[in-house]
Amino acid sequence: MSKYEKSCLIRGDGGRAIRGILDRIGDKWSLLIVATLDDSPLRFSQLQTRVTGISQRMLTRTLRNLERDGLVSRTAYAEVPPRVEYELTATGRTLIGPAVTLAEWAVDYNPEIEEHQAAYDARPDRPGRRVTPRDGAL
Amino acid sequence: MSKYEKSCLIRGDGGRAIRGILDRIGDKWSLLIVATLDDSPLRFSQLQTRVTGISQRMLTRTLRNLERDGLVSRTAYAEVPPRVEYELTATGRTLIGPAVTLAEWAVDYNPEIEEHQAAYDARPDRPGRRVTPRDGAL
DNA sequence: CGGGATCCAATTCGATACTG
DNA sequence: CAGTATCGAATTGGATCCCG
Repeated sequence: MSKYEKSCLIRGDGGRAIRGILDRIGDKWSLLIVATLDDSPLRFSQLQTRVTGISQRMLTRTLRNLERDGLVSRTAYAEVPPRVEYELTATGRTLIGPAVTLAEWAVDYNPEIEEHQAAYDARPDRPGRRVTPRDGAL
Repeated sequence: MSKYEKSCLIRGDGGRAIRGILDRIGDKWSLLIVATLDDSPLRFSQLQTRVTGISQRMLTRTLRNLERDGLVSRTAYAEVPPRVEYELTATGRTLIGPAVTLAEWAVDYNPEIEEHQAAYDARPDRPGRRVTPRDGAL
């Protein structure tokens, strides 16, 4: 694949492809949930235990979105107490590959990037520097 | 790589790796800019032309973040009128691979996912359905 | 030309309380 | 147990004006 072809693939129709996937899994929890479900199907409460720090509301909302996308299936058993199991669909499992690629990149380059950030923040002449902190500068 | 190893890679230290990269490039414009710069170095105004729909402010902000991360380099030439060129760094170029993988997945599965969304939205018994629209349901 | 400053709208997320 | 309802805080993105 040529460099130009790559760029076109990513930028696609005004970036629709990438935009779509990021709208889908670019949020705080989706990818984490997908990765967690890759081990095995889990119940709601098990998910909440394993995905550290997620609130009940965000777990529900994120699962709904993933279900709507067809990446996760939801099975409710008519029992008392109620039991609901979440599982990756076939499509959902195809996402693991790209996610792993991304995670490997993150693991490989995060140290370097964090160093660069620290160096950048220490520059006294960096653009937009001011006395009072702003937006996401610090 | 085993399924468990993959999951651990993604979920890492409570998902720090994935969280980090998504904080970095999970926003609306970063990946688009990186892909655009993969073709060739570009000036600010050229970028704004090529990255459809981006505002001046967001282009500036996103470029600053990418620069801070060490993914993009900024070179200002002391000319009149001023000229500033942005270019992918070596580290920035390493991001193209994972980004392409993700974009390929998006291209492959977006149709299927959009179909599933439509079917899900048409279900009269979908969870959380109500008379008045809410949050991001529609 | 390449931004910075400011203001505003929309969205995201979390905490809390309540329910079948 | 597995959610839903509601609120408010924080973040994100866009429009506009201004400046060297």
